Amino acid sequence: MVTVSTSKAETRTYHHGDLRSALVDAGLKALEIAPLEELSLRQIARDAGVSATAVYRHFPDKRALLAAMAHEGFDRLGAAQFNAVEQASPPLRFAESGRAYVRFALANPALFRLIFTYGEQFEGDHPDNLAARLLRAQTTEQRHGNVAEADRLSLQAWALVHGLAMLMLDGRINADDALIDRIIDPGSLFVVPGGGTAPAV
Amino acid sequence: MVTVSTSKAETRTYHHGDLRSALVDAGLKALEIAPLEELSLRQIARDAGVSATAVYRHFPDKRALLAAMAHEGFDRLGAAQFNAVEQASPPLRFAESGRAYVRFALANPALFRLIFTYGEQFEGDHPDNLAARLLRAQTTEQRHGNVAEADRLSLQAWALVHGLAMLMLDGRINADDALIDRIIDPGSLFVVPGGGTAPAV
DNA sequence: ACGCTATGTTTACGACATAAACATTAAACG
DNA sequence: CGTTTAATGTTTATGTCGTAAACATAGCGT
Repeated sequence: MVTVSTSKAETRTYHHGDLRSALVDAGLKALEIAPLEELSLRQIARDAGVSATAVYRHFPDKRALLAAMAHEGFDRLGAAQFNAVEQASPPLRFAESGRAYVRFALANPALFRLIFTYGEQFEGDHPDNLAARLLRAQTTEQRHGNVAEADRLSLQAWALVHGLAMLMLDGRINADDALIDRIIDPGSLFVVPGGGTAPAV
Repeated sequence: MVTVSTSKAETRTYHHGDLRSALVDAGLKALEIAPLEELSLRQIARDAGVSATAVYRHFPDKRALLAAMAHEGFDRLGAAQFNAVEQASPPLRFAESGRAYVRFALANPALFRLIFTYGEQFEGDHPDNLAARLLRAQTTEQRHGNVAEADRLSLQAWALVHGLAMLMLDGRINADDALIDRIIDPGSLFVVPGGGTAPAV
């Protein structure tokens, strides 16, 4: 039987070239339209045009593939936050970073869940992306070097936006843009007793 | 063949009596030692001493069984919060309710996740348990009837504790009791610009 | 007493994750 | 260059899963 190769110059090699990233890409693409629990290793392999067991040449099991996808997702989330921080002027950076966080979650629900379900655990110290590190540094400075307080503020802010994102994803509160703004309100949150909003970095 | 019944008076009837709650109970018990994704309908049925397909006489599918379990879990969470609110004196009720929320999540990780993954969606209005309603009413009063502001405070508080619980469950921040207290700190959160902590209900 | 309907069981099917054995090809080494 | 070898694919097989369909039993209203 004559193998009719595709007309394109892309020589259909037995070996794939970079199956590992192809699988991660296929998985991330699938996550855009399907929830996490509907992702099957077999489907991802099919999408990548490869047999199911080929996956095991690159990942010890399904979990590891999901972890690789989560890693990539974490990077994308970090990039979204960094962009938001970069584009905002100092007094609004904290709030903008939070808004970017929640918006990313709403735009990529399944991926956002995956990041926190299968992402690497960062025990001990909390994990950071660039934006978070930047914000904490600026907050520390604004708090006259009170690191403990800046740390607390960072965690409180993280918990707030993470909870907001999760509750919206789970349909507990309306995924409404105006509501996001009302919850992440620099004027109402973290106000120092002396007057003036706190993390005005 | 002679059916050797168990010596106990519990006559092994063909019909179960209350299989529905037995299944929910078995599922909840299983969730105490295994994560959600390891829960199989077949295992739950086995634990209840019944064939797998018997489940379908009481639930249309696995999802519905999980939803019933989530409902029961939601009630337990609400009860835990209510107890905390009841036992705390007014100025600390808000914070104690939050602490109870996070403690419940840490004590029942799989159940807590289930509640928010498979629980009923409450679109439009946010869902409440008794404790939340009570707190919001008191906050409204303390804010001289400013309902919008009380609502915002309630949502902010919910997002904060929910995010804290989730991040701890996912191993992003240490599930440490002292840390919970530091994050849920009435003295640092929601402070009104005029002075004095805000939701001091 | 009898039959209807509740609620169970057995059997069957296709999808899944993964293990084991086998096939192909790219790269290392002569 | 040609040969060996390790990397990277495929095929086949196993046991578990959710669920549909057909069948069995028993409790209840008449």
